[in-house]
Amino acid sequence: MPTHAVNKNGNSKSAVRRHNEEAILKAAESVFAESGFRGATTGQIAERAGIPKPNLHYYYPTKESLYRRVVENIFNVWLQAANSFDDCDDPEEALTRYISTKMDISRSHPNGSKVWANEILHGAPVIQDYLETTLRSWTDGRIAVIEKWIQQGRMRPVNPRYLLYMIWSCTQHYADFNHQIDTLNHSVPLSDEQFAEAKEQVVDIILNGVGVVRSKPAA
Amino acid sequence: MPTHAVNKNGNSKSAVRRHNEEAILKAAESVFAESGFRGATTGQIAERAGIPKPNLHYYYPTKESLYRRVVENIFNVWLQAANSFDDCDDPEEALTRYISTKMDISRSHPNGSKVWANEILHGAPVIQDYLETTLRSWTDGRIAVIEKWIQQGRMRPVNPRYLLYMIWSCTQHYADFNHQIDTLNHSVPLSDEQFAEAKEQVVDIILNGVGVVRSKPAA
DNA sequence: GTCTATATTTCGATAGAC
DNA sequence: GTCTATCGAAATATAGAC
Repeated sequence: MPTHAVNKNGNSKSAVRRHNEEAILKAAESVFAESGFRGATTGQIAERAGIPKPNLHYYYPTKESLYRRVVENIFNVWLQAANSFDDCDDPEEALTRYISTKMDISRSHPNGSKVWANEILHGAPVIQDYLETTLRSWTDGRIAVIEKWIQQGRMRPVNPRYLLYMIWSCTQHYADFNHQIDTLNHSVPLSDEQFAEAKEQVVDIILNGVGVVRSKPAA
Repeated sequence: MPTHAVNKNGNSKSAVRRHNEEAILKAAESVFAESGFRGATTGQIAERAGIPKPNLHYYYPTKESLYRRVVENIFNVWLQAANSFDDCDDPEEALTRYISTKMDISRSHPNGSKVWANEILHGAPVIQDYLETTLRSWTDGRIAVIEKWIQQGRMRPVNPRYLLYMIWSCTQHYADFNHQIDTLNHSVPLSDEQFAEAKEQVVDIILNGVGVVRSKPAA
């Protein structure tokens, strides 16, 4: 009788395996964020995960398979944030929640965002298929929602596609460029209060910019 | 009598040297943008520049010295764009010109912008000193200008620092993430017309967002 | 100034004992 | 499942002839 759990596929996954895989993923995310795919070494990742290097190759056969898992993780976090977009039909609430959630993710998952940025920067050699399938269809769906709001006269006529790019760039900037932001903040990370102000202002400028009147304007 | 020019430092710089240095810099910018610092190989750069690998080391002793030159180049391009900010005292014109110029640079120098993004993403290991000196003092100066406009009641009260971050992120996104943008555009680069529309919209949303009335609103 | 050949280092991946 | 020892590939940098 095995002491480990058996998953739905009939494969076994011991607690040790789960723990190690998790530690490796977390270490990989931070090392890939710091050094990029090629700059990261499996030795560094193993060291940060607290295991010998060969064990890393035991759990993830190649460096690329590990990298791909890290990229998929942040992408799925963002996809869930997109629910803010569908859960309600009011542009003010939907946009406010979506932008706020994306800012929160930049605060809580800066490393994942950096790995994604790095991947796109270099032409998406590993996750190009995601861009062409999942991201493309998600984007088209959200564009349709925004176009409906515009037709209803609930916001100014803007190109929804470029509005989405604006939201993505403004929010992810606080993760991807946080080193520059910290340096310009006397080399100290933004406090919770500063970050809250930045978040409020991003929401405020974009909503005002697209002509959505806010019921709870900035103080 | 030498056939080459003599520069102000008394050092000589032949036309051959100038030509090779220029070709290496351009090749390096594109290779570093594609692959990052560590991912780029001096062999690739030399090949793209059309010279043998050892010659590259003759002109630039180390890979890092070459990289630093590339990063300094894009930074100086952006600094010149900042003149748009000082040449006039009207917030509408100054912001419009600054944002437009930054968008144009994203269109004309996507590789330089990517190399910069990559450098910041990884914690600015090479140009940290630039962040702490030139960028910090430039930012403080521009913040003072924006604060003056706010005090004069010519725009809504926003935190100038986070407004600058917004402008930087929205504009540089069209360079750094152009692969993602192209993929979402049916895997075709934005046409001049599409890019012009994106540029107009970035200007429009930000100016409306900060309460600057535009004398030439979008069509 | 140029370029062939090579020294040196580093890292991804694996063999094989436990 | 774990880990020591090591192989083999690749890339930076240089030596030295021209």
